Amino acid sequence: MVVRKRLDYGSRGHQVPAMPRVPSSARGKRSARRKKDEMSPFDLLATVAGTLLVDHENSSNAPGINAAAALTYARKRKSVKAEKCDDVPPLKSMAVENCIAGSGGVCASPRQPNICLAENSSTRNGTDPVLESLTVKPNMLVRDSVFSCTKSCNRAHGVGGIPECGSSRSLEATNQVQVQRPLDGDTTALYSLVSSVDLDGRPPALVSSDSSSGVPLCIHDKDRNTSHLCHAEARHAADRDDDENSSGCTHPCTAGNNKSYMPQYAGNSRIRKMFASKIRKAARNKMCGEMSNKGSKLNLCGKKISTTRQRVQRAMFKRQKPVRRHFTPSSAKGILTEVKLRIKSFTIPELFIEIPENATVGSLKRTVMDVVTSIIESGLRVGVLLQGKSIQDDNKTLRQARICHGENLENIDFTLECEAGQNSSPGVRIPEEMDFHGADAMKPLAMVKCEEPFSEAKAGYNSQQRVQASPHRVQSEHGSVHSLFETTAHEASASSQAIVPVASPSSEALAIVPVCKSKRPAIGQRRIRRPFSLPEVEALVEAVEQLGTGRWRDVKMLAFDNTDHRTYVDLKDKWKTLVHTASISPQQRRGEPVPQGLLDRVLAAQAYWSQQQQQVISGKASGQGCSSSC
DNA sequence: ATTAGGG
DNA sequence: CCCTAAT
Repeated sequence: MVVRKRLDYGSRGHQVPAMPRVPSSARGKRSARRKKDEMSPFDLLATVAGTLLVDHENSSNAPGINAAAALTYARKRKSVKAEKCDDVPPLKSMAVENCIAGSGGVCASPRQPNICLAENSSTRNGTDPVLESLTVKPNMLVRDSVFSCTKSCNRAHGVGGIPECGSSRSLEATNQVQVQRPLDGDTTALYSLVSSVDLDGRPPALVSSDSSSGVPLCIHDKDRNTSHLCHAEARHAADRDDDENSSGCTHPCTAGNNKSYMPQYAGNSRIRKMFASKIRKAARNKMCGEMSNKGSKLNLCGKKISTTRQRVQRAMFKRQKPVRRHFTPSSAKGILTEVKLRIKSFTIPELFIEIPENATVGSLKRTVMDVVTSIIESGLRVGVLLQGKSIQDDNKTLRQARICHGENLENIDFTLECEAGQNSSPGVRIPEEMDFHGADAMKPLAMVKCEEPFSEAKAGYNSQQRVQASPHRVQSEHGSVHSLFETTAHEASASSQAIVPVASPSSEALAIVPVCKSKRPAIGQRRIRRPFSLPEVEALVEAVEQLGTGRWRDVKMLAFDNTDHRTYVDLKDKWKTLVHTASISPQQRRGEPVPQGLLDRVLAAQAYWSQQQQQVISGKASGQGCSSSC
């Protein structure tokens, strides 16, 4: 085995590790990631070449657009752009294109359905080229989020559908977005525009550096997927190189790690694990504000390219002189109105979160964040208020609604409400367990349970106990969002209600709510971080002193036998961090300080046992049995 | 199921 | 803590 390992290293031209310390399972410790990296250039080339060939022969629409196709797309971009400038494609085909791209793997944005829908609705309402360009562009990159979209795709200007951004005010600061719309656009179209602006102010990302390519990009910072989408996507994505950071569709719908929003994958656990992993990673990535199409094979270092893209994007916008035209005399249709996007109210359904008392505030916050994010991502309904009055008729033109130049432009407000499982965005919904009773005006009350297996046994260093809030628990197979009940009728009007605080469940509510009380952790849910207490560390050190490193199961049985939440892997990990902690300066240490004496013991034990292991290995290697060490 | 090690 | 390869 050692020989083989050496051969491996030799073939790579690496040095044989000086210390063959690791006993049995240190063999081929190539991580999958590493392997992938090694393979990917060839893989990539092959794929690109193949796709290019195919693409040349079949230049129509290739449904299974993959990264290579995207490259092709990018390479053709110029001509595409020219095409668009010279010849505005029919709205329908644009929409189709977008949708195809959306399902093809380049863009897995769960937003796509919305976009397609919006396009359909706009189709229904007429074929205003301006409208088209506005709705079709899900990928406007509006850095710093506020923009004044001027009319694009204007042949006379040769802008070719590139939205332009003039303003640089921040949405966070002003909560306003100015949108120029043709006066004839109806409110539905307006909605679609509004919905393309991310709540956090970040716009959907852009796929290529040229926004006119029309290839949408993943909206990556939020995984707004649904199981529908995921399933649909899975078919196309099946042969994709499943990079861990791949596009949204491989990130299942839930935001973060809340099991409540896990899709019900009944399949094998490995798949579930993969999804769970991706969810978590997506959640992490999300926090970094990643917006790039990491699903692309071409994107080998997503983050960098992502930022590069943003830079390119910004530069692009910079380059283009903002054109703000409030009035176009040529045709009535082209008259634009500038709508100030001011969110008057933003309501989120009331939530119940059940969480163990010993969970950290941080985890509570994360949970709330996840839930809220999920709900938001499941769809927002935009309401338009004109002088405080809600405009219900989506088919009215802005002019008919008197949202036009010189009229009510200052008096228009928007409201955002969660869609609450309505058919807002196809495929986006809150988990199956959610059974909304209310009519569409009703907000669901989600009961979210943040639970984890909990048995603080004899180790009992901390005295937390499990929260058993509800005496009305009902077993349920699935995750944790279990049910809803009707909320009180919700005021969607001009009440400038902020985010509804997480409330605690009322008893009658609980009576209705079946809550899962499962001992095993929900798939995809990260365990609550529970730092080792000092007594735990002492117990661990003592056990390792006795048993050595490498017998973690025994260590577990010796010292943590009754502590379910500490697995032997945890113990091993803790030991690892202890060793690390002991080897760094006290100033660099974080967390609850471990007495130096204990750390000294850690180092001593570590040194001792690693020496033992070495001896065992060298004994084996020299074929001397255990004579030396016995 | 365990162990080791990377992230 | 998580994930995974190799036992």
